[in-house]
Amino acid sequence: MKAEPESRIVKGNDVKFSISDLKECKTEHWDGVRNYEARNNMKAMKTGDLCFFYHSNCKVPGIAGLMKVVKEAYPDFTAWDPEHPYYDAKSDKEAPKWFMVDVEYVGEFGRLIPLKELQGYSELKEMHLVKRGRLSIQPVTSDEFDFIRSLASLKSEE
DNA sequence: GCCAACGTTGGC
DNA sequence: GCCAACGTTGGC
Repeated sequence: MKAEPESRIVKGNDVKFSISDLKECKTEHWDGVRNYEARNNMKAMKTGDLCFFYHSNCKVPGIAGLMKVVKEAYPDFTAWDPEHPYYDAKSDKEAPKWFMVDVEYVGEFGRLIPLKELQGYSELKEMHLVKRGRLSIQPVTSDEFDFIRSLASLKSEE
C-alpha cells in the first residue's frame, strides 16, 4: 500500500503520510484510493491481513514497514467532501464508488528496502510492484511476502 | 521537471 | 464498443 512520505499540497491540503505518521496515530483509514483495480484489491482484504507500507514519490522509494488490516472495506467518505483533495462528484452516498480499509501500525523496518533493491531480486521478478509499478494498492503473494520479510527485521525485533 | 506507462473520457 | 485525446502516476 503506497503513501507519500514527503509533503505535497493538493487543493490546499498536505497529502503527506509516512510510516512515522502511522506509528504516531496507530490506526488510520486508508483514504484517497481512486482507481478501480486498487479499490478491488482493498475490498479483498480481510481483518488481520498484513500489508507493506510503501513510501512513494519521494527521494528513496521503497518498503518502510508493516501494518495490518483492522477494518474491512467501507465507503471512503472523503469522496463526498467537496473541500477534500480526493473529492469525487461522481460518488454519492446511495451508491459509494470508493472504499477504504483501516490499518494499524505493526512495525517499521530497521532499514527502508529501496525499490531499486527489490527490482534486483530474481525472487521478485513477477511481483506486481516490479512489473507494473503504478498501482497504489497491490497484491503480494505469500512467497514474495516471506522473501521481503527476510530482507529486513522490524525495529521492535532488533 | 521529464516522460513512459497506464487509466479515463467522450465523440462517433 | 472503438479509439484518440487527455489526465495521472511516480520513478528518475
